[in-house]
Amino acid sequence: MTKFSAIQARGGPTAFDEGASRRGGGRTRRANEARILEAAEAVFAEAGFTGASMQAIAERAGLPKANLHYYFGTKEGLYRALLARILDMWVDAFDHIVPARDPADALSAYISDKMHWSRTRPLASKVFANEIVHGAQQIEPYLSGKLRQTVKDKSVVIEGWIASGRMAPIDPAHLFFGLWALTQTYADFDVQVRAVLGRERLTDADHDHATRQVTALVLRGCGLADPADGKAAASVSNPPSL
Amino acid sequence: MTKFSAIQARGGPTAFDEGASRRGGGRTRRANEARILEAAEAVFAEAGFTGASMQAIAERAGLPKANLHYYFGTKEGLYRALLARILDMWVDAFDHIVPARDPADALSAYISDKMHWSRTRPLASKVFANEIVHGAQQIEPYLSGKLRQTVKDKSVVIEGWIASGRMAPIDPAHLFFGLWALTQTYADFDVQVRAVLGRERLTDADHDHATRQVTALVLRGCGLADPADGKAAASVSNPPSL
DNA sequence: CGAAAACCTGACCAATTGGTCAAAATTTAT
DNA sequence: ATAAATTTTGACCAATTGGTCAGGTTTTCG
Repeated sequence: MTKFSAIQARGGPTAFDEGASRRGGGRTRRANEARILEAAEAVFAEAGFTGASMQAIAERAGLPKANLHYYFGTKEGLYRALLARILDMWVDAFDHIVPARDPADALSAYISDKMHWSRTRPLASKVFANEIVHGAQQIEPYLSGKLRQTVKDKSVVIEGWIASGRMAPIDPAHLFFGLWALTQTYADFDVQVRAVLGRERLTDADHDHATRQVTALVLRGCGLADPADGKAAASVSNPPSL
Repeated sequence: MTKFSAIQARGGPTAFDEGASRRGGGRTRRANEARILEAAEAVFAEAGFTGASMQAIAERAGLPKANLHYYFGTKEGLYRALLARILDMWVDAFDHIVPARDPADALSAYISDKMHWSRTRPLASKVFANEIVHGAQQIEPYLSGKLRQTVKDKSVVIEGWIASGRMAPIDPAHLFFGLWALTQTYADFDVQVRAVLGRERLTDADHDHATRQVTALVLRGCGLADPADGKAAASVSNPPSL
C-alpha cells in the first residue's frame, strides 16, 4: 500500500482483502497470481500490450484462459497489476542519492543498481519501456506524481553537491534522464547491443564491462574522476575477449 | 538501392520499377505511398506493430483499407517499407566521425544530429525503438550487418583519437550505445521527460538545453572539456525557465 | 480514338480477439 | 459433516483482425 501497488484492481471475489492474508487462505491465489504475472511479463515484453494475447499468457502459465480472467478480471487489469509490481522496484535505486554520501560513490552505486536491474529483470524493463514509448497511458499518474517528486527531491541533493564544488555543474533532471537511458538500454535494446558486439548472449563479464564503461563515462562527465586513482580510465583496458 | 531501401518488397503491379521512374508515371503511386507511410509511422509509433490496425492507418491516410493493400501487399510489407525509410536516416550521423576532425567537434556534431532527429522525427524514433525492444525480427540483418560494420569502422577512428591522447580511453562500441541511448531517450521516452519536467510540450529551448546537457556530459566524460573554455560548464546555468 | 495499364474500393471471409457464464470441483470454516 | 466460500474450466459470443477479389474508374500512350 505504501508503494505503488495501489494501482491494482483485481477482479476475483477476494479482490479487497489486500494485505489481510487470512490464516492460510489466499495461498492458492497468491501462488497463481505470481505464476500468471511471470508469464504475463514475458509475453507483454515480447509482444507489447496489444500484441500479447490472454491465450498466449495462459498457455505460458499453464492455466486455462478463463482462470486469468478470474484473478485479474480483464487484460488491462492484469497489465496494470504487472506494471505496479515493476514500478515498486523502479524507485529503489534512488536511495543511494543522499547528501551525506560521496557523489562518486552514490552515482556509482546508482548505476550499479540500475545495470543490475537491466541484467536480472530485462523483461520487466522492456514492459516498462514499451508502456512509456506508447504514451504511458497507464502509468502517467505515477510519472507526473511520485517520480516527478522524487526527481525534485534528489535534484536538491545533486545541486547541493554542485554548489559545494564536489561535482561539475549539470542539470540534475537531465542527469537522471541520462542515467536511466544509459543503463536501461542494455535491457531494452539488448538485441542491438548483441548484434553490434557480435555476441549471441551477453555474459556476466560483458555486463560488468558495460557497467564499468557507463560508470566511467558518467563519473568523468560529472567531473568525479579521481586523477590520482586510475580506476575510471583503466577500466577500458580489458574488455572481455575481443 | 545504395542504402537500406533494399528491404522493401511492395505488392502492387509496379513493384519492381524501383528507381526507374518512367517519365511521369508512378507519380500517383509515389504520392500515395508517402501519404500512407506517414500515416503508418504515426499509428505504428502509437500502438506498436500488432496494436496498429490497417483500418486505423487507412483512416489516418484518408484512404480505403484495400488501397493500402494495393500498394504494400501486407501489413508486414508496409511495416518493412516504413522501417527501410527510417533506417536510411539512421546511419547518416556517423559521417561526422572521421579521423581528421577534432574529437570534440565530431562528437558534438554527432550528438546535435541525433538530438535533432529526436526532435523532428520522434515518431520514426519510436517505431525504431519498438522494433528493437520486441526483438528486431525485421531489422536484425541490418543490425548485425551494416550497423555492426559501421560501428567497427568508426571504432577504429575513436581508438585512433584515444591512442594519440586526444581523448580519454573508452570502449568505442559502448560509447556509441551511450550516445544512442542519451539522444533517443528524448524521443522515445518523451512522455517521461515531460512528466518529470512538468511540461505539457517540450519547446525548442527545452531541446537546446537538453542537447547542451548531453553534450557537456559526453564531452567531459570523454575528457574533452576544454578547461580554458567554459562552454561545457557554463551550459547548465540557464535552463529555459524553471 | 482506343486499348492497355494502372488505380480504386465496397463487399466479403476465415481466424483470432477479449470477455462471459453456468456448472462443477475443491477448499475452508463451523 | 455440511454449508459456505473459493477456485476451476469448457463452451460460447460479439467484435475486430488482416487479407481477398471482382468489377469498376482513371490515366497513359501509341
